[in-house]
Amino acid sequence: MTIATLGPLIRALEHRDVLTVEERTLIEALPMTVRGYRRGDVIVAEGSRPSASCLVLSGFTGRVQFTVDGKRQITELHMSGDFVDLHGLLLRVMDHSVVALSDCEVTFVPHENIRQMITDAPHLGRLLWLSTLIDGAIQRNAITGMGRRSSEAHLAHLLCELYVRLEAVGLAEDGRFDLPLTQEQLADILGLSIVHVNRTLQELRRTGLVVWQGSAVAIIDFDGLAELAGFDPVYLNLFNEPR
Amino acid sequence: MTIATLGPLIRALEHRDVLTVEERTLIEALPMTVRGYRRGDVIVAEGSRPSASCLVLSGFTGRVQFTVDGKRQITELHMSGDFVDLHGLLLRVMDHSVVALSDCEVTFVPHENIRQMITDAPHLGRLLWLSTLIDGAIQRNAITGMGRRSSEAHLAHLLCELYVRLEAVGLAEDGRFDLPLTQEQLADILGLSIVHVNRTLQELRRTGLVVWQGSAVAIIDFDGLAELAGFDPVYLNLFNEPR
DNA sequence: CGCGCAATTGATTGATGTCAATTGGAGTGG
DNA sequence: CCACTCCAATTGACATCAATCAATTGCGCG
Repeated sequence: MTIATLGPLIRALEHRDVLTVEERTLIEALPMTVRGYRRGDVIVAEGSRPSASCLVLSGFTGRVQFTVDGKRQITELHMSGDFVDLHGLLLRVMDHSVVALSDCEVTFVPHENIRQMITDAPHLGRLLWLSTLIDGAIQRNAITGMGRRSSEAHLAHLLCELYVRLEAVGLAEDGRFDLPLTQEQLADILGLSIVHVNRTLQELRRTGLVVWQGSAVAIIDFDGLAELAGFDPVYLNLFNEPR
Repeated sequence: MTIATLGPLIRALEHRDVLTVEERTLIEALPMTVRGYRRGDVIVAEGSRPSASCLVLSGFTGRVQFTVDGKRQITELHMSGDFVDLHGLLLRVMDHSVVALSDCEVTFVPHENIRQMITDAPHLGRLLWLSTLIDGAIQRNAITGMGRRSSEAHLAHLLCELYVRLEAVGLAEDGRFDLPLTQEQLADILGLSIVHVNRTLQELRRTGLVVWQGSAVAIIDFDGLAELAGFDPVYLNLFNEPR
């Protein structure tokens, strides 16, 4: 096993802005507690009051909400480098759970250290704020996908987004990436039934734009898929700019 | 016409935390440019790079996205006291438009002044960050509503949320408030067709939980409506706590 | 009075959910 | 190596929800 570091976070932030040496040092000095989770484990529970924020090192996590009648909705996916639970820092009471969608590694950073860091380096504070704003942008696109896109376009949009995000952190290349999600989890992401996800997946395969076997996804024609999805990556803010 | 002030913002922040006299003074010193809009006007355009953030003083605004085939989705509603477009401060390029859903008054605060203020008072910076996190929580609930709630429960949930938010800023009382939205706008919020919104509305009226004529909404039995909706107001963070 | 927009209605089509099997593959114990 | 089990993927039949199309009604306003 490799030694876990906050490298994924630094890399994620450097996609959006330039970090000074001092800023990188401050991040690297953050105390970490690394923990491994198995698919299905609850990492942060709805209703809890976390005193540390968690960041994904490997694998996939999801924000999960339940309705009173027990239906599950996954409102957002997170991957390596994503500071999933900055919310707890200010929101205090979790309005949703964070769950392991695959086996994954997560690291916790105490709130007090984050507070200290953003006091010492307000620019880093703005970048953390930015990352929660991007969460919001991702969620807006999910809303539009559920409300106004066909199930096929919605699924295609999700694939485009995941590819661009994974490529940015070095987990996708040449259209290929690993997506260890069951169709049940996809259904809870897209707001569809399992059966319908299965059929939508088959339709998408039939277009020839995507090859998907097991957890191995290969986007054959990204531009074609993006056109089908109406995907415009601007909202992911993957451009370097002073913030 | 009354003289516009940033009172609604101060009130909104004070629902979540205590402000010092100095902090209130800093807010009151912010330069404002007030503008009126008519229903349908675009306040901030998708793709633009705003140099000022806008805050709603009266009326309703919405975040709007369009799909490639011209369908419209409203991803979030805003009302008096909501700092709608803090996003532009860090996101730079707008990923959505902000539109007047009713006639409304909006004030603009230049980014440079906001930056200066949160440098002088980091606590205020955290509270603005908080307000964008609450936007995220609202959007998560919208996702769950679209994906996993019945159309009736989804509509009921929206009403509960609007009531609680409006009551917090003094625009609702005894279950009654003014909601000047057309059924077409409601459809674009809920991700449904106009016809289906109309029928869902009728069902909801038939339960007797709500009376709704024109823009006058009266919630007869809030608890009953909240139960139907599966509504839990925690996510709105309307509790005072050091942040 | 008549225009225009929003609300409402009815009929129909299409999309999606539900129910119930069946298939396929990976791991496990004999 | 062969059952056997478990879980995920897939399929078919059917029911239900929601969209679409096309009028019609109702209301505020010039």
